[in-house]
Formats: sequence, structure tokens, C-alpha cells
Amino acid sequence: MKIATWNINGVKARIETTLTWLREANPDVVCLQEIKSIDSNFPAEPFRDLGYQVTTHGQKGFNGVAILSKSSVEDVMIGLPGDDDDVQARYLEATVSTANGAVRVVSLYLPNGNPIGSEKFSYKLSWMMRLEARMKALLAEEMPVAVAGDYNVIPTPEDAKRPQAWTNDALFQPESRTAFRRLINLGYYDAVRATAPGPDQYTFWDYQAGAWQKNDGIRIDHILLSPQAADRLDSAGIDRETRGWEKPSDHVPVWVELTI
DNA sequence: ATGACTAACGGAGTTAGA
Repeated sequence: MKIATWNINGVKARIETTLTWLREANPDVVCLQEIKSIDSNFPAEPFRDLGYQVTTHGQKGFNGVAILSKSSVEDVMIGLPGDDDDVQARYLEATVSTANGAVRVVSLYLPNGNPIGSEKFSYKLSWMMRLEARMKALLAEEMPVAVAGDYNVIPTPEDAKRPQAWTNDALFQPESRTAFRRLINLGYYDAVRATAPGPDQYTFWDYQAGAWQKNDGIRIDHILLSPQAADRLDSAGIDRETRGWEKPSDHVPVWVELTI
């Protein structure tokens, strides 16, 4: 089972790009972020035509996540538990089943958190604490779990071309990186890092200042696997070539292949 | 150098991204 995640930066603007990549990469499950669409406006038909069941959790104008799946989808959970006042559409969870087994799949869009010291930054950190609680509960299920999405965290200096340029950014703050390590230390496996070691493994390049041309990127899109999923990990990768396409997202897809 | 792009909303500039 191939599970991918991609922050497409607007489904309306990215529909053709997304469909082109789906035809080439042919993932079984796709987690989308920043669909920037309410559920009723999401263009589900072209995805259904490619064989996907479509589950969305959107809102007007920004944010919004989705899960596309070629096999059956059950037990959908909308929103990250822990704060009834949080109205931002950033979290979607569902069980994807085949004849060979089931995987609990999360599509998340973690808050950016800039600028440091603002309410947005404290929202990011509290959101990550809620995520830690949820991911701990998921481990207790003792089943394959793939927590995929745009984490908006640069885990280590190796995950940026110019780490010094991010020292005053919420994505690279010690608090953000510690919170990410706490997720790993629950017992999750950073699949893309493990299978794409070394420098220059990036998933985001800014639209500005020729970042793509200079490979001035960062690695902020991650797939964390529970032990039961990591045991089934065959391969993982980053589809960086999509960043060079016409009308690209500023993020590229990352994916894992599991024996399920 | 908080600039540089891009998308959504709305119908001109503002908000948000990272």
C-alpha cells in the first residue's frame, strides 16, 4: 500500500497538477493539506474518476485537509481532540482497509506559528501537545498507523539548506523541534528521513527569490509510522520533480510503501 | 532586507503562508 501526503496549496489552483501526479505516482492513499476549500466546493468528481473515495475537512479560504483512498474508508474522525474552541480545519483521521489489513491514516496540517511569541506561536505549541496526546492514544491501538502531513517543523539543521536563515522562524524554534522529537520519542519512525538520509532532502521551496533554482529548501512534510507500520515499510521517497512543473505547489509529495 | 511570490476573497487591497 502506497501512502502519500502533499500540501497542494489550493485544490482549485492545483487540480490539474494534482491529477497529473496521481496518474503518474498512483498512490493507494493520499493525504492532502491546504485544500483551501469548503467541503461542498471540493472538486471530488475528477478524483472519483481516478478510483478514489474522497473525504474532506475544509473551511473557507485557507487550511483544509483531505484523505483520498482507493480502498474502503471507515471510522472517520474530523478534527484534533483536546480543544472544542479550535475551529481551524487541520486534522483528519480514518481507517483504510484492504483484504490484507488495515491502516489508521492521519492527514494533518500543523500550524505555521509565525511570528515567534505571538498567539499563533502558542497555538502551534498547544496544537503539538494535543497531537502528542492523540498519537500516544493511537499507539495503544497496536495497529499500523501513518501520521502524514505538513508538520511545519524543520527537525534538524540537516533538514534545511541554510539553517541559519531559519533561526528566528517558528518552524525551527527549539520549542517546535522539541515538540516534534517528543512525537518521535513516543515510538514513531520518521520514514522519509530513514530512507532518504543525508543533506538536500527537502519537501518545500519558497516561491520567492529563486529558492527552487538554488535548491534552497527545507524538509517539513513528514510521515511518522507506528512500530506496526514501520515493520511493514518497504520504501519511502520525495517526489521533488513536481516542484519544477508548471504552476507548482511550493510543497512536493512524500510517500511510503507498506506491505499491506 | 519581514522585501522578494502565490492563492483566496471579492471585485481593490488584505490576509496568510513559511
